Amino acid sequence: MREELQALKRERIVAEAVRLFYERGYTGTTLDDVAAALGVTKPFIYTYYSGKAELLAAICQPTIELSLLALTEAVESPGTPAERLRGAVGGVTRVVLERQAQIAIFFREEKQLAPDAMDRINTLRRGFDRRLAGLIAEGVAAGAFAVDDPAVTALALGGMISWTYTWHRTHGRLSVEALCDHMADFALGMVGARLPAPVAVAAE
Amino acid sequence: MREELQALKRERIVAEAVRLFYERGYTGTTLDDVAAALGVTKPFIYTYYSGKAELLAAICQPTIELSLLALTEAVESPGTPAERLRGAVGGVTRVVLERQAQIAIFFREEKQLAPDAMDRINTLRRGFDRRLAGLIAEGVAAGAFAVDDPAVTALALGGMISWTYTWHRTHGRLSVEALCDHMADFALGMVGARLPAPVAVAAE
DNA sequence: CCTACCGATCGGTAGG
DNA sequence: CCTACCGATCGGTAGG
Repeated sequence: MREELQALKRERIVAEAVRLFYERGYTGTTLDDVAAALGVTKPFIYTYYSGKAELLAAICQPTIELSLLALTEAVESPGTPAERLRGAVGGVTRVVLERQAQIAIFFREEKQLAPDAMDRINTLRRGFDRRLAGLIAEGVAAGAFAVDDPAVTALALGGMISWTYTWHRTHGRLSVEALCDHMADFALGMVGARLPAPVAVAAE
Repeated sequence: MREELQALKRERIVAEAVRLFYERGYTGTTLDDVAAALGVTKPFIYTYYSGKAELLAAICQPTIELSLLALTEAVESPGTPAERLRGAVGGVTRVVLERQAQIAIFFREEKQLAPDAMDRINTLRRGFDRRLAGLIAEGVAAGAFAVDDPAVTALALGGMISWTYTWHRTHGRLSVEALCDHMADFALGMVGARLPAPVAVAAE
């Protein structure tokens, strides 16, 4: 019970920090602002986080972990390379769009993270790039994709996906699912596997 | 002569600010830092710029203008849609890589710009997206490209290009020209015009 | 082009 | 005695 309350309070603090850091930037937001938005005072935050930088890490790290998780699940699922790439790109795009504010904060405020938090996150990111490059290389080996350089392709693809946080509007004309689909189409085009049937059933 | 000196001093101030803002972030850099790096004191900077935010705008705006210029030149040059798309993607990627620090500063510190500077730059960016979407739509109309939504394709493509500032290393294994070429290949794949001969000479 | 200085505001912590 | 929190204020630094 006490632990549940603690966890709830930590979540509420992070949620309010996300909102304010996203709107005003990290240095443009004071811990007093975050506390005021919660109806408490600043020392309350210090009971749950050691400082402003730890709050930033608590916003960024779980979000990067989710992206890597979405990628890993798709890469390790059964299917052809094209099917798994489609699943991977759609899944990661979905995480980026669901956590748009957290992603924006991470890319904008990367430099403000403590060195150890930065190191942990950079390890996750390298794992992301390696796994995506691995899937692409697998498709090339299977003759399903045609790319010169799987590592560069993975970086370009990762950029295309990440960047959606800058322009997708939640209430715009394009739904999250429609955009995930578009991104998957683009990815298949990039690797030279243009639009195979998502479920490739051989004729009866 | 006096004007040349003034222009030189303004350039030196901006160059040093680029270096420091890139390394330490905008709020992490003081105007005293910039002045010290130049071997002068802070009031010197105020002789040439009205404040820290104007210095930031002087870094960002010309760089976004260069990107738009590179795109416009390629779009308006002669050639097939595929040739012009190749030129556009290569040209814009080249600007991004040549101005890596300025691009990084812009995307990280966007929120710190004065509203009017932000407005001017946003107008340029909308022009960029519109022109790129226009070229893609032209290719679709000519039957050279196959995409559902030229506007979304332009945004995805723009993201893939912009993002290179985060991962390209000037002294890494991939030269600027090689990367520009890769990006152009990816772009043609995305629009469903996979790898046409760059110079399409009909057989003699 | 500098020395000298301001108004304000910040992140973090004391005592109770 | 503790945990959880508040009112007040600290040292240090920012832009100008």
